[in-house]
Amino acid sequence: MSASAPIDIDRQPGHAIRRLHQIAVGIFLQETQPLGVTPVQYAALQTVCNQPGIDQRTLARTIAQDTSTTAGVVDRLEARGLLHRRPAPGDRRVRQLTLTPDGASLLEQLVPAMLRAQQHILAPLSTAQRKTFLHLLERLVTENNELSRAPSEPDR
Amino acid sequence: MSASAPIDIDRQPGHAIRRLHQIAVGIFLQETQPLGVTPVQYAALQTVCNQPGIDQRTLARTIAQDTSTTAGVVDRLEARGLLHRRPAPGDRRVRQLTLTPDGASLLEQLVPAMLRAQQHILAPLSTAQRKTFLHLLERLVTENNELSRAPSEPDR
DNA sequence: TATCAATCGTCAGTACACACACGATTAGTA
DNA sequence: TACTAATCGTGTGTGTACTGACGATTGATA
Repeated sequence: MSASAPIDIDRQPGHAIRRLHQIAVGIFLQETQPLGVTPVQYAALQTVCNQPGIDQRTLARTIAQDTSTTAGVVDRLEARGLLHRRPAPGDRRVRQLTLTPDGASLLEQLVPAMLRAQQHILAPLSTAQRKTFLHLLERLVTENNELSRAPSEPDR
Repeated sequence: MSASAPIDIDRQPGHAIRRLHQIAVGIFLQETQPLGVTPVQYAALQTVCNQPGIDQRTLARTIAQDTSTTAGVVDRLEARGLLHRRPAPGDRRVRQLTLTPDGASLLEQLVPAMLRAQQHILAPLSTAQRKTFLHLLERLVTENNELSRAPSEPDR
């Protein structure tokens, strides 16, 4: 066995994926600058908007996150007055989430900036390449879903 | 203006990228299970191995991270006795990093598991698809590099 | 040589992100 | 109706990940 060439971090898919994630977050924060919302916070707001009265556990599964992490995210959004966390009438374990008027109006301002960010991320690719990349990306995510530490789980 | 369809989080590139990152981390941890090392810790160990005596700032740039974050990573690796952090002889601001024998032997065990993880991540794709995906991924990372919050910066 | 800018590392503060364990509550079962 | 299992939220501990500020040191300049 001859001594193999030193391993280049930048050549490893996992490292490139981590870099792209950093970049995507950076671009998102840049585009949504004045609104002061993180990508995860946006995902939570959008999901609560789509499904008013959703409970935290379902929210966590929808945005593919741990319940602990989600609790923290909701804490911060509630503290900023962007959503309500109310005990459910029928089940005292459950907290129902709803957007406040402030939350709804912030989300409205957020959406165009968020969409700009998505375009920005993919800007280096041609239209055809974007399509290909997103297709392969989606395939990797869905096929490997179970292997994640907090698998996403759509409505069932 | 008609009410547009509700926005689906899962359709947004940024969200898919975040999911893929989660998955990649999960697979890495699974494959390297008994060794108790995170992807970032591996990147640091590998870089120190490739460039013995590297300082923390250069290490941070190489693994595309903030110096604060890197300090924490190095702290933990040093606490586990995997690397030395010694003041540089010529410049008392600089801390030189070197692997300990324990660190070197751990890294040796780590590499095959890390390579398995990389294969595992891409497993859902055909050989041709993997090549395409990695090519587009690399392009997105290099072209968008500056837009990240902690741009990577190879030796210069 | 005295001053000022740049560099290196660190610290505080904020925000994910997970595993694990816990208490409160509810539902299902003997 | 007691017992048990499942569910929901939360708290703790660990580890990224960034911004902004700071002290110590070094290099460049007047």
